[in-house]
Amino acid sequence: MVTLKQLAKELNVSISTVSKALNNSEEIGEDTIKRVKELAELYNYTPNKVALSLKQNKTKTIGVIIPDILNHFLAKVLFGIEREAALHGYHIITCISNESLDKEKESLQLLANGSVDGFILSMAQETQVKSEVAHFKKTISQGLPIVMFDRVAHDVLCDKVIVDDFEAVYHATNVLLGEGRKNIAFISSIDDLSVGKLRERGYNKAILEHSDQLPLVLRTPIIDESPLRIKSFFKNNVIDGVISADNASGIIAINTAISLGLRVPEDVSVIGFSSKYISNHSIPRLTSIRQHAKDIGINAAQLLIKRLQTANGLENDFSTRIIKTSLIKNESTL
Amino acid sequence: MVTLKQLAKELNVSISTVSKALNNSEEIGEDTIKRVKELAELYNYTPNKVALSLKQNKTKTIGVIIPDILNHFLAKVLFGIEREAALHGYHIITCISNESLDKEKESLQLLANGSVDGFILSMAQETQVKSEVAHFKKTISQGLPIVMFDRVAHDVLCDKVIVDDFEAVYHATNVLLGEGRKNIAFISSIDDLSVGKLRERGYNKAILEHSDQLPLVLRTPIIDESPLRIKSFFKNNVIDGVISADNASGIIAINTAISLGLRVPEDVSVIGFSSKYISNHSIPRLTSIRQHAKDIGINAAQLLIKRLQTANGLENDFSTRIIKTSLIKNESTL
DNA sequence: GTGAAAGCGCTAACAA
DNA sequence: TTGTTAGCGCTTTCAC
Repeated sequence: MVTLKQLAKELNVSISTVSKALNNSEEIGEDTIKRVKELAELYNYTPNKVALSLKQNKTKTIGVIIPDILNHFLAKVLFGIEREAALHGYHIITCISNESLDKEKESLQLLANGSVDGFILSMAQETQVKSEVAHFKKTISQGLPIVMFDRVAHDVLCDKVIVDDFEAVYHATNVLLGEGRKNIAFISSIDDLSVGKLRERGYNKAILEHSDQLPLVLRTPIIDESPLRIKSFFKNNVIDGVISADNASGIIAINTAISLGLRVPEDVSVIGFSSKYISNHSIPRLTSIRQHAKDIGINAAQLLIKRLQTANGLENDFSTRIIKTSLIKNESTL
Repeated sequence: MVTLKQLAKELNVSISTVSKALNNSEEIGEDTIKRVKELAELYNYTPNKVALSLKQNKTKTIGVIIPDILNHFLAKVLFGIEREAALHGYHIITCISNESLDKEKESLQLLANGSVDGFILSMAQETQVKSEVAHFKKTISQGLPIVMFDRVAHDVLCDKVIVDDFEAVYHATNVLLGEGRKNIAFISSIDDLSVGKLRERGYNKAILEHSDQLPLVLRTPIIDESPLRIKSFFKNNVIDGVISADNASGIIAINTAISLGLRVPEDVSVIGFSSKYISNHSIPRLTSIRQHAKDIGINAAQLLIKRLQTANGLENDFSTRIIKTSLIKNESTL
């Protein structure tokens, strides 16, 4: 990389002159500016980012900590974050906590050494189960703002972007009830997450309020065994409707039902949380609750960047944005 | 953040003493070291990463540029990269080219300003179609090493990690032929990518060598329309075997076949490229070619880190690692 | 209109 | 054993 020093030497001027010239300072003569710029162009000069960061005490970099990059929802949020960040000249450093509290803590600490200006994150499963939030508070108290999305800690003061999980499932369940379904099951692989709990509550509320059946819930933690578990669940229960709380179970439920000779949606309706991409993995295509993952990412990035660029004044003014889901009607419901 | 300066002041010693003490220098007295470390601990001191980077002229950060984060394969490679990088104390800055040449160029240039020590990347579709490689060569000539994976440019001198695409499909096709299949189709949504071409060639070779049928290929660029395209493809052709070149088509092919009343695998066998995760999205589960995406990421990271940490000597010694695929037999083949 | 110098936080050669 | 100093690349204040 070419430096100001080298340009200065070659031009027989001082470093500061070169710097000012490149920044179009009023102080510098027109022809000097021209000469400097030409040489800079020739040598493909770009200011050294690290030096700038040190000088200005900000890196224009956002630390993103997500529990699982293979989760399509989280990947899509990341996509949104990257996009919005790039738009504002920010880069993102990505760390994957792998659902582990320790890895999350470590990433947070490692990046809090001047590498980033702030964080966007979704809590690891272990963190949520253990309700540990001290590391978040510490980071914030060090002056590094955090924006949490999806899996958030309600007792940490920071900006948040969440989804109307409760409402979404409450509504979806009512849709199935409106179809005349009498035995609606709820399948979840994420019952230990905040969002999983909210979704289950939405289901329960709808069932208790508007039907005579009892709640019928299958919690199947490991996605690998899901197909088998779901199969026996179908065999052991009379089911004419399914609400699935996660990305994959909806698809698996449809395929399982079909393989058992049930017709979808005639015999059983299925609604899941899923993206357009995943919805295509079943025939009939899964009617699904879209979380607008990209928008979640965009909003999270907006909140953080806004906070980073506002001198002060936001100190004790934290916002929580709720991204409304949409129920996309495909062929797995009547 | 606490700085050495502040610690030094509080301890009434010089900055360099503090620095040396924290680095366990032999020069410093034991009790001084102890005093310094205690205060550092108390204040939670961590050396400023940016200052270190500037001083040492390396950032311990890897730039990763991938075409699409929503592609499960690429996400998994990223996962592997992050893991291996973290293991060696490296962070990763992720940029998404969105299959665009311009975005790829821009990311490369933006990060080549001292932000990263090197790159790991997979070429954007547009870049492959236009065969543009000047930006890669320029980056390398600036002293920033590149490791390419999966979609690589054969005329760029750098380390590479690829998959035995040709062999994998050649073998898979022969497996179907060995089942006695007489009308094997090849479905691809990535016919313009280097890997897509290799896969198609593997199919062609097997068909031409070991069967009497003609190659039967469906190229369907947009994944959104795939289900419909595949449906009419099935209707308009006699097909008893399918090889799919990408992540999603295999699943869609199975579901389509079933919805048309065909039995899988009795009437039609299907083999696709896919991960364990995606294979679960059909019943019967997709027999699939595993690319070991995580290993690709790990290998790419290893190659780059090795190059970064080897003073010199590797200059003109570039390696290409081929990660062997495995054919995982599930229920969509006999 | 141009240059010298300080300083961001750190390390390391050299002095004391 | 400890301190002084220079320097990584840059911006910016203050002299000239």
